[in-house]
Amino acid sequence: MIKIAIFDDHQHRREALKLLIGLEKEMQCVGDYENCENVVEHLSTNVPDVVLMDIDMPKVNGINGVKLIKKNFPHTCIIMQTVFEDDEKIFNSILAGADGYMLKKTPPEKLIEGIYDVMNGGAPMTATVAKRVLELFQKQNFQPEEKFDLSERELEILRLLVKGLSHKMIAPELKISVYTVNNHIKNIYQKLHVHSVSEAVSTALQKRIVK
Amino acid sequence: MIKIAIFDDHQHRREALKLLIGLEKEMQCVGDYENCENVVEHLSTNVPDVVLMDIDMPKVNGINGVKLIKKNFPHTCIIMQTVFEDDEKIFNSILAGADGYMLKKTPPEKLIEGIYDVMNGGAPMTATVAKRVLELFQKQNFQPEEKFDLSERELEILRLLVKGLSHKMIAPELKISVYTVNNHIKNIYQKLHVHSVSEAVSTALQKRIVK
DNA sequence: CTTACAATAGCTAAAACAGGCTATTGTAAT
DNA sequence: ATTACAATAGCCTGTTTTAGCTATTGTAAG
Repeated sequence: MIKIAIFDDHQHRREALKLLIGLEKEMQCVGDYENCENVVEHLSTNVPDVVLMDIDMPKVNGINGVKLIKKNFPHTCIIMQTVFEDDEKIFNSILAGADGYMLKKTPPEKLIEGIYDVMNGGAPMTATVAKRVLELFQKQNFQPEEKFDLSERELEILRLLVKGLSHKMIAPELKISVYTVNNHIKNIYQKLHVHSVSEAVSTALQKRIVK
Repeated sequence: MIKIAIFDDHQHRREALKLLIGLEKEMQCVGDYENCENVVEHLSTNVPDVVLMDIDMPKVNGINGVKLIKKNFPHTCIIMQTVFEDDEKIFNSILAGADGYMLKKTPPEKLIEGIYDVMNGGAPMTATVAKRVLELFQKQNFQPEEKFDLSERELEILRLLVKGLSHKMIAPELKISVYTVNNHIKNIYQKLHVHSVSEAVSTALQKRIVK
């Protein structure tokens, strides 16, 4: 029996969801609430397996609700529900620990399917939401194919600079004189179009030249 | 009419997919290939709207296939197909520009649904794959709640350091003396447990103290 | 009204760095 | 064999940065 709790500020929708869940033999609704005030107390008497969480609720919104639930009941799965696909909300929901994200216009049978999905360790997502996630992901990991043409030695030194080593510390590390280190660093500056270690480190990290 | 091309090294599966697509009135198969050699030539005569792409194929694999297709036919949507959910492959597929990711065991009607989804700008994903994506995303954006307790002024200066400004350049920027700048920087060093601008920049970026 | 503490501001000496030089080595093209 | 070029290696000097001081301001607690 899958125990489900509902959070939504519209009573009408709560009733509809309860009805829908009631139709499933394997599911039961163990609570419905109009916002996330006192979430933890509400849920602790009968911890649900799945929470259907509206994002836009007064007082404590759904995203904070997710944080609270995940902190106190880490095994409870949470499916976010919202009217629009909004990058900001999707992003924050995922970071808060949401396990699924479905638009409210999703047909009832899909929602039920989604509940079974989370119970099986999946993350049901409306395709348009998933698209946003992929785009965010791509954007975050995009690396401009900029060719800085650093030599192997220069890369090695750049990595040490990023680790926080000074000229003086790098020299013994690579068993060369600080003069040579200095020279490599100068060449790095030219290639990265910078004029200091800190700029080089900043560029190296931001352009993902080193991790 | 949705034009679909199939890439899969198993003839049996290609035939099955062709049959499936043939059953849909709105879809037609415009080509099926056992690997991604000469993808561009193959597709250029009759550019498909959707590509069903097996990941594991000999010679040119699916991920490189995606890159080639996206480069040459950016409007063609690609749904990846694979037997296992494997983080590495999911990650690389997304970066290559895949628009969907469905396990091969997905029932036929779901696959057809997925094709309609991509055509509508969505990203159909098997729930277990979506779960992996969410987890990757969370991991990447996780920020250790480390409290460095930098003052507003210190944060301001740290941001300028990350932008590559030196002590000397920061002073006029904030209309204070370089002595003061130096002092703030010293305090930043203490709080971040570092001893140079470059280390501070490195820490600031890696611990996401500034973006 | 003190007291305590953090943020802000300033000075100086010693250490580290940036940038202008030259030299050697290896490799590829003429 | 010669030339060209890039990577590597080294040296020197003027400037910047680091870190050890002190001082002022604002604010919260006793």
